[in-house]
Amino acid sequence: MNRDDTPIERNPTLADVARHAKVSTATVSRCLNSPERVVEKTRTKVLNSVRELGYTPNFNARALAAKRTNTIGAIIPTMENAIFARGLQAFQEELGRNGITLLVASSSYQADTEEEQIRSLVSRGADALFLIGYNRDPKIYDFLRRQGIPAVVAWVFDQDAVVPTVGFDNFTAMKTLAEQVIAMGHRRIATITAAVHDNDRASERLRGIRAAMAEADIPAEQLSILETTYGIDEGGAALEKVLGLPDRPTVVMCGNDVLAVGAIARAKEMGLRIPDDLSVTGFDDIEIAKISSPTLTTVHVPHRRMGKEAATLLIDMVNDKDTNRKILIETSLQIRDSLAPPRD
Amino acid sequence: MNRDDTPIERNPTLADVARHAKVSTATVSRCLNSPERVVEKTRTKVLNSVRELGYTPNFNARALAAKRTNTIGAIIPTMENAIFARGLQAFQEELGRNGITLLVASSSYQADTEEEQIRSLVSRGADALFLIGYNRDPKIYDFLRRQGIPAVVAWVFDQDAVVPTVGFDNFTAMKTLAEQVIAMGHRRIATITAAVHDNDRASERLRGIRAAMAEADIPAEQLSILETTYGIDEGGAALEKVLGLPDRPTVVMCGNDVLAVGAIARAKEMGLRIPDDLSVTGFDDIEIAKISSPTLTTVHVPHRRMGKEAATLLIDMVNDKDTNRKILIETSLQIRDSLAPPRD
DNA sequence: GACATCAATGCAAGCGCTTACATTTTCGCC
DNA sequence: GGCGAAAATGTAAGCGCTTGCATTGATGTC
Repeated sequence: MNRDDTPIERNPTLADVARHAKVSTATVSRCLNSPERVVEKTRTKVLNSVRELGYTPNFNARALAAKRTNTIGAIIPTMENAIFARGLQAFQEELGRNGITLLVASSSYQADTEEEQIRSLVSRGADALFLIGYNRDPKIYDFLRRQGIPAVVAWVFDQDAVVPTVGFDNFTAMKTLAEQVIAMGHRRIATITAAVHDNDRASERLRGIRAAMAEADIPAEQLSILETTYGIDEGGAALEKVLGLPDRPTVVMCGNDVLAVGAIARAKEMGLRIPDDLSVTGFDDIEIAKISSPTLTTVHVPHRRMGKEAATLLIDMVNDKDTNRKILIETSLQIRDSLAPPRD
Repeated sequence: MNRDDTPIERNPTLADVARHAKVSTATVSRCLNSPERVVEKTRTKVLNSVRELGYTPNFNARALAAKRTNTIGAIIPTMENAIFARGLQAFQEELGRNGITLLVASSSYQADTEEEQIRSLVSRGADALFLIGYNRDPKIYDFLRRQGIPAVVAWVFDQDAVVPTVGFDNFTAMKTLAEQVIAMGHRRIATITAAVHDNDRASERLRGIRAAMAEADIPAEQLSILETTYGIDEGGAALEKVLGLPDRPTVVMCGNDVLAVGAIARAKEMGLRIPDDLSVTGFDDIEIAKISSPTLTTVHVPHRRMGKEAATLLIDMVNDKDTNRKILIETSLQIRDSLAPPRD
């Protein structure tokens, strides 16, 4: 008896239901998992017992016996970034439509944490895995292959990857934006980016800027790179550093919209007019891009579509179909008010 | 053999490790779970075998046998709302420090989905549950009590709840803000809120506005209520409706910052000056409140602290300590530029 | 050296479910 | 009504782990 006199009831088990319905446990199990294999009359009898006893199957026992969990695991770098949340939400919705449960873990951008979580999800019986970014220890892909666990990588597109990828071409997307920036006359460029190391999205985007500059014969030294962590305030802080640079850049290309909006806000606080005194660009095209004043020039990424496509693909893989598709998600430029030709 | 000639290796089991280290499975298990109970020499031998075979315990088998999973489940209304994400992140960090894993599910604000997920998390063996908002079918609290699963409710503070709550007083917080609004001279008020039904945070906030109005002898008809879903665009759409109202309100009090920022943006698009032509307030004080122009008057809520406190409390409960604490998180007014006296 | 004591380890019974295989029931057909 | 095939149900062996209890081994005491 616990404090308030209600005994903590033991959870009813399959055996309890079987006893109550006067059938074998096998029949109860079949009623739940392949109802068509048991005759109508028995089925209703069993389901009544299930209801009456308030039976819920023990997931762990089921997973142990069946070696299938109808669960897919996802590991995202952080939950605090709306971008991942949105893609993941779409991913989950699609899974839900197929009766699959999503297990989410967040790695805080730590490679070793991520590896731990991959093992943890596998040991929890995830049937498949959803990962962000391709760049990780090859041992991990080996491990997954040996375990027979399908995995999909999103947010990047890589024709040569050893697992299917569903994503966009970070390099080309950013390069296209950079070309636009350069075409407007900018020569001194700063970029505020997430740490490039271990982050293929960030490093590809940076490479895109460099490539555009090289093609326009702008010396590489004209590019200032500021690494920072994710956040509005972090974008602001990085912007202050930009302003302190000798030979101040005329444009700041940010690795994502959040950094960009933070940069714009701080610049305005410091008395600069955007885009007259300084142009700013983002990446992702989330809602605040339109809210920001001035509105933000950025690269539009269809995150929800990406999440949904990844789900479809992964479900197919679990069912053994069509196992090495790669899906390219198209991005597009969103030219808005935060970008203009340099004044000087 | 699969496609590339690598056999899909069976995962090594406890028994494999035991065989390899020439000890019993019990010893291996103890090495992993209570290392102090096995002598140094054996322990290193076993751990070497573990490493050599690349053994990872099967979580489901462990849960089945041990009836404890070191896992806590959380159900949030949506992942797309940064507010929940942030509180949850702090919650998770605290759990992580205590070696506990977090399982997250999102209910899309659907009561029945939530109930399903509660059962699912319990059947997965969650040792405890973290929930948002107190208002739900009492049967659920019964169910949890009978199962002996501790639960904590966050985002609300309720002295009389049957489970511990960690949160703030939504009613008083909004009432205080409304008093401020009224003190500035506003009489015709509109509120843009999430659907009030089944959502105690939203309904308490609404009640706060009503109470402040009543105390100031403003007739209840002076309050226009617009329900909408979460999102910047949704806030904008709701604002358009506000402007269409006969006897247009002089202030729009929004249920959260996201709606507020959306409303401000749309209002500006439509040629209104904020706060001269219309005042707007929010709730939560997330980063965009400071970014918005004009900056947003809102209620500051320390989400991270709330998440952390909830984690601490829940961990104590799992360990049987101090089982019915309620924790009040203090909020504070953030008066910024989007609120001013009405012009007319 | 025998013996008691306690630490270290092993044995084996489950945990709650699924499923291959065995058995029983049902049903169509002659 | 009896037969055989097919459908329905039952039997029981695990799935991989933990843990109470039994056994063995080490240590100290007289």
